[in-house]
Amino acid sequence: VATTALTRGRGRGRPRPALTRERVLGEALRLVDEEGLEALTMRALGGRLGVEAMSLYNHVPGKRALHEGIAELLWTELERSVKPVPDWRRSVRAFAEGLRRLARDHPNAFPLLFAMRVSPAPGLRAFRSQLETLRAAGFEEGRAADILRAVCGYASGYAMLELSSLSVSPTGEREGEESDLDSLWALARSLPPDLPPALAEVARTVCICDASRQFEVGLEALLAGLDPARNML
Amino acid sequence: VATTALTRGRGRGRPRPALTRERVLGEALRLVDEEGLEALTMRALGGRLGVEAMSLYNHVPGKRALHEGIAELLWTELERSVKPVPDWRRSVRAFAEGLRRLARDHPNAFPLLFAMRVSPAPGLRAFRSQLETLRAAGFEEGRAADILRAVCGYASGYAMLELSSLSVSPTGEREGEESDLDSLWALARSLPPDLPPALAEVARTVCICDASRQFEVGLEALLAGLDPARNML
DNA sequence: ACCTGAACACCGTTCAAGT
DNA sequence: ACCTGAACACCGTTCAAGT
Repeated sequence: VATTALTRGRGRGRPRPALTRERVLGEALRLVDEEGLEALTMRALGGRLGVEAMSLYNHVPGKRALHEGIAELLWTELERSVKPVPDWRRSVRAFAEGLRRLARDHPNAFPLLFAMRVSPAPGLRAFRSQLETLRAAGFEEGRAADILRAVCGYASGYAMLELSSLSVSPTGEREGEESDLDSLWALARSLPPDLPPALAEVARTVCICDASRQFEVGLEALLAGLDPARNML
Repeated sequence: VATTALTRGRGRGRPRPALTRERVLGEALRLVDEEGLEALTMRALGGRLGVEAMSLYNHVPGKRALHEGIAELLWTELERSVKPVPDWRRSVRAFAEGLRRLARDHPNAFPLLFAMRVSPAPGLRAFRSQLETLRAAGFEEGRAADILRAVCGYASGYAMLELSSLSVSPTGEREGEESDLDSLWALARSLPPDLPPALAEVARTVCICDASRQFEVGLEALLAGLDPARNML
């Protein structure tokens, strides 16, 4: 099953792109996206790369480093996806929406963002860009950090909540009613059969919602509450 | 190493309390609290209960059920710890603070709350109590759910952020300055050595804060933004 | 320098066997 | 009914060996 021709010296038939840290981490993220976090196994990852599990240790010091590397890829994606704008409200909102988009694009990998004790460089750069916008808007440093932390907490928390328990009825899709029925059905099926009807009703009220609209509702409220222009009464 | 006398028929010298689902789950939570989530192993848990790993399957269908059972214990603790009060602002704030307290009391187990697709009965009861308070305060059902979801997202997200990356300088403790220096030191030591100084500075700005004060800042802003009494301008 | 095979200690889970 | 011992398939990781 092993192919011996790794990097053909010949005419660049490109038999395989040669193993690198980047390729290992990229494939790891893809594996997690497709099969879940617990499917990420040194042996499985090696298999996808056409290599034995032990070869990975030449490019990555261990499984923990694999997790950290994936988190770094996510931060990089966030940094790339949220462009700086001068208006602080729009900037911070874009940051929050970027975090949520990250959670939707990589639901299986998203929890890894919180597994690291401190964010890697791309994450810190994204933070810095927000802090600069806030300072330029006139906030002092401490207040700018307050705002950033609050928004970051709300966005990532809501994203995790959405991944775990909120049934999604997508806004932009056509035939919203159908998918409403679908999520209602899915929720009913996922509840324990012996749950008292009153509690099942609570689950329906809490879980069935337009997740995008709800995200905006909370974010809008948070920003309004943080806005100094609103706080003089 | 095995003791054969499990439940002595004799004079109730109480040789061991007999294995039950409750005892298994309680010990599982204690194990996670003390040694971390990845230390939770059927064999290790059995060892703590003076039993072989396979005996656990008589009371719990598998490891996944162990995780779900722990999450249920946490929801139960939350439900017990937050008492209903008529004022909806105080009620919702108590709920948020209960969530954060849960994260601080069980940092290793807290992420399990999000591992379940839908909350178990004690969680739904806690939700119901909040919804009732909000409805009694005059909010219609959809709006009540909006508020609850927003607060729940903020509180749990901030709690996870706090666990993962915010250095804590506890408010209530005496000698706050000392622990400030400690967390500064710990942060500096945990950053990668080759991190550009400008980014290390960003990390300091973002990570070093009074976590309790910050939690209140964001929560206050969110509640102010959600408050209909504030939104007429 | 990079990849491999074999090995080690450990995991969740099954099952026949004990009492 | 509940607990056990042995077994199975599978982990992460080490290390000597190959090229």
